[in-house]
Amino acid sequence: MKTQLDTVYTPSKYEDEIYEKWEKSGAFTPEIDESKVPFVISMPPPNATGRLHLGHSLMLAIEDIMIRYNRMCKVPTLWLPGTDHASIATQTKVEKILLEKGITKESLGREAFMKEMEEYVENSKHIIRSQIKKMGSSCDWTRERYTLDKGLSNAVQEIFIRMYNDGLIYRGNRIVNWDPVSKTSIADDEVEYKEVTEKLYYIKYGPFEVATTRPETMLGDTAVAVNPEDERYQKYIGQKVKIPFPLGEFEVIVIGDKEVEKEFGTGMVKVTPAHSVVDNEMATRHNLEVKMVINQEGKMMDNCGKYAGMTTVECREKFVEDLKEMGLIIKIEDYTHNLSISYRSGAPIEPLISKQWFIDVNKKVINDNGVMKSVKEKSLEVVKNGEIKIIPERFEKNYNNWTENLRDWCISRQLWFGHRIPIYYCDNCENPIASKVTPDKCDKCEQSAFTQDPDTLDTWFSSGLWTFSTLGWPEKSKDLEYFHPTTVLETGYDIITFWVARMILMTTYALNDIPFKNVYLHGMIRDKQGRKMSKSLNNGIDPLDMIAKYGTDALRLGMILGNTPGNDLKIFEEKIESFRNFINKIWNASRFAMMNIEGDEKEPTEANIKTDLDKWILSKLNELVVKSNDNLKNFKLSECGLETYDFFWNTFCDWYLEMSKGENKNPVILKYILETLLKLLHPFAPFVTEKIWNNLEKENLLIAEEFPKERENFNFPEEAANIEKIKEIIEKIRSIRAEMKIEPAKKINAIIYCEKNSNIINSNLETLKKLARLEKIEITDNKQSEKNAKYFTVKEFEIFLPLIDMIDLEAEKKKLKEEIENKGTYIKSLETKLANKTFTDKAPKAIIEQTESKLKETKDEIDKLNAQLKDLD
RNA sequence: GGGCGCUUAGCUCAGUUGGUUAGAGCGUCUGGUUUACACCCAGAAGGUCAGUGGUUCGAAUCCACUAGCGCCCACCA
Repeated sequence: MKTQLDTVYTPSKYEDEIYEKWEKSGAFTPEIDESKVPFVISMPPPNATGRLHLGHSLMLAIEDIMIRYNRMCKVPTLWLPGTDHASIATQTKVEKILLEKGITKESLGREAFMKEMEEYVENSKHIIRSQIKKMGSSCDWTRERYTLDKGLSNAVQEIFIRMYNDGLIYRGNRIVNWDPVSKTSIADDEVEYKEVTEKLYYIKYGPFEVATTRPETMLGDTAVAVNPEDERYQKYIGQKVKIPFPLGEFEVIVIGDKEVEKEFGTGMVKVTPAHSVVDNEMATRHNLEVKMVINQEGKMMDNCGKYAGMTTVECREKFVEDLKEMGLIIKIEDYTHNLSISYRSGAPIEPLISKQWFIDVNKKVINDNGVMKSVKEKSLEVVKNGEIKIIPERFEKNYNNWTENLRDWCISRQLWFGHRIPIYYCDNCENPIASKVTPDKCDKCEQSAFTQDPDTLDTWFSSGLWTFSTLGWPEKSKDLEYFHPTTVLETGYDIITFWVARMILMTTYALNDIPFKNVYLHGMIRDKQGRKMSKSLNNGIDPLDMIAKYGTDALRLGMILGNTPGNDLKIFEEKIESFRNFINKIWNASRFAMMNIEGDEKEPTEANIKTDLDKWILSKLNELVVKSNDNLKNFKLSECGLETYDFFWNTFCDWYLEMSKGENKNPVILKYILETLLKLLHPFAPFVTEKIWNNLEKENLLIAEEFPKERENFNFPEEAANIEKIKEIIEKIRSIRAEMKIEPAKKINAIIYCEKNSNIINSNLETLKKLARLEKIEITDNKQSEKNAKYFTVKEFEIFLPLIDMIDLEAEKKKLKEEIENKGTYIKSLETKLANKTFTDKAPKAIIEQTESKLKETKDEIDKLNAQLKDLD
C-alpha cells in the first residue's frame, strides 16, 4: 500500500473535516436497543455565553473518552450536550454591555431587557458550541438542550408547582445572604470567604463594653448577649438596658446564649437580628424584636436618622466619628477575619431579612415504600447505600457533610433573567396561586386580575433537573424511559454542592430515582507552580491556542495522561508538546506500516501467524487489550492511556517495527496490530487515528468500529518469551557497545553458546545482526575459553563478544566479581526468605513459587558467571 | 474549630485488594542519520518512596504520630 503522506502530521489540516464526517455519519446519535443497557452522560452545561477554558477541555476530554469507548463496545451511547443560562453571570454580563451604551435595565423595562438577553444568548451560544466541537466531543447534537428551552422551562414550572403543592416550597420572610451589587439573594454555598484585616471597635455600650467590626449595625441592635455561664454578666440576664448613642438612646435586653464565647472580646455581643445570620438565630431563640436598618441597596434606611441614605461603609465612618466625640470608643484594634463575599460579584454579603422562596429540606414528602422521608434523608441514603457511587470515594464525606448540614435552600433570586417563579398573586386578595399560566380567576375571591411573582429561580434549581428535564420529563418520553438514570455524571469536585447534590435532591424527589449511577470528579486546573489560572496572574492557557498549535489530540492526552480523579491537574505547554510528538509518532509509524502492507491482508489465522515475533506481538497486544478494557470499565483513563502510549511507542515502534524489517516481515500481522492499536487509541486521540484509518482506505469510520476484545487464541507465552530473550541479547550488546565506545557504524562479531534452543537464535539471526549491529554470529554448543571478549548471559544463552585489544582482563574480572557479589546478596535474601518458616507457611503459593524460580534462575546465572571467571584466570 | 488530600528521580506525575532488586514523560549527559519519524534512534546517570514508630513472613502501599504544603466546610462578635 503505497501512499504519499507528509512526514509531519498537521492536525489543523484535518480536524474540522473529520469532526464534520463523524457528525454527518450519525455516529453521535444512539439507537435505542431495549436488549442493552445504555451508557449515558449528561454533559455539564457550560454557560451559554461562556468561552471554552481548560476546565471545559478536561471535562470534555474525559467524557469523550468514556463515550467513545462505550460506543465502540457497541453499547447504545448517549452524550447529551447543552448550555446553561447561568442567570446571575449572564445578566451581569449583559447589564454591563448595556451600561456601556448608557442603558440601564430599569430604563428598558423587564420585557425589553429580556429580549436583549435572549438575543445576546442566541448570538453567543454558537461560540461555545463550536468550541466544544473543537475538542472532538462526540456528543449528540440532535438532542442539544438549553436550560431556558420551552421543554426545560416546563419541567421547572412543573416541579415547582409539585413541590409547592406538597408544601415543600414555601415563602418566608427570613434572613438571607444578600448581594448588594447584583441586588439579589444568594444561597449559602454561593457565599465565599475572604480573609481581610479590618478594625475591631471596642465600644462603650451603656454599662457594658462590646467589640464589633460593624459599629453601624448598632442602629439595628435589639439585644446584647452573654454566655449564660459567665459569672461577670449572669446577673444582667433578662434586664433591659438603655444604651446612649449618637441618635440619643435605645433600649436592649440582655440575653444569655451559649453561642457567646466568654473569652472572645469582652465576652459580650451586641445582637443585630436583621443583619447577621448568627444574631438572627439568637433572636429566634429568644424572641427578640427584629429591626431592619440596611436596605437592599446596601444603604442605611430611613429609620437611621442622619445616617439614612449612607452606604454602610460611609455610615460606619461617620458613626465611629460620632461615637468618638461622645467618648464611647474605648479602643480600636486590627482584626483579621473571614469576610463573606458573593461568589459572583465579589461584593461583601449583607445579610438581611427579605421575603424569599425556600425549599424545606426536612419536610418528609418522599414516600419510600410507605416510609416518608425528607429530600435531605433521601439524598443521603442513595449515596450511603451505594446506589450512587462517587469516584474518588473520599468525596463522599464532603457530600455527606454538606448534605447533613443543609439548611432550607433559598431558591428565589431578584434577577430578571431566569425561570420566573410560577406563582400568581390575586390583585384583590393577594391569594397566591401556583400555575404555569396566568390563572382565570382567583379561587378565593373570584377576581381575575393577577400579578406574577417578580422573582426568578436560582440557576441551580433548573440545572438540578438536568438529567431528566433534557430527556423530556414530565412527559413519559421514550428517551426518559430508556436513558434515565444516566450512567456517569462527570464534573469538577468544586461543584459537588452546587450541582451534584442539587441534582440528587431534585431527582430523588421528582422521579423517586437517582439521576446517575456514578459521579466521576475531576480536579482543578493549575499552572506549573500549582497556582490557579487567573487573569490577574496572567498564567492562563487558552485551550484553543493549544489546539491551534499542537492539535486537539495532544491537548487531550496532556490533560488525561498522568491525572487521576479528584486530583488537581498541572498543565503547561511542554507537556502538551510532548504529546504532540507522540501523535506525530503514531502518524509516522502508521505511514511506515502502510508502506509495508498491501492493504487487502486478511485477519491473522493459524496459517498466517508464523514467526515467534508474530506470536510475541500478538500476545503482548492481547495483554494490552485486556488491560485497556478493564481500565476503561473502571474509569481508569490515565492508566489505560499511559499503557497504550507505552505499548505503541516502545513495544510497537521501537521493537516490533524494527524487528519486522527483514526475516520476520509479515504484513498480515503488521496490519492487524496497527489497526488494533488505532482502535485502542481512538478514544484518547480520535482525530489522528481517524485520519489514519481513512488513509487505510477503510469503508467505515473508526468511530464506529468495535473496540478490541481479548482473543484467547492469540496467546503464545512460550514464543513470546523467546523474543524477550532476543530483545535482551540485543539490549545487552547495545549497552556494551556504548560502554566500550564502539562506533555505531562498526560491526562486531558474537559467539553464542547454548546447549539447547539454538533455533531461537537461528530464526532471528538477521534481526540480531541488524539491531545489535553484528557482522557474524557463531552459535555453538561447545564452550571454549574466550579471554579477549565481553561476556554476558541471557537465560540459557551465554554470549561472547570478541573484542581483541579492547578488553582489559583485570577490569573484566573485577566486573564479573562485582556482579557475582551482587547476585550473591540477592540469592542470600531469597534464601533467607525461603528458609523462613513463617514465610513458607503464610505466603501465597504463587509468591513462593515465584521466589523459588527467581532463586533458581539467579543461581544458574551465578554458576555461569563463576565458570567464566575461572576461565579468565 | 471540623474534615480531606498531597509529600516517590532536577521537573510533572503513575504505582486499587501489601508480594520481582520501585516506574513513565520531560529535562540532563554520551553517541548517532539505519525500510517511517530529529516532533527521531541507541545508551547512560539520577530515588534510604517526607520523618519516626507499629502491624506483617513481607510495607511506597495498612495503622499511629510528627513535619511541610494545599483544599473544603463552619465561623467568633
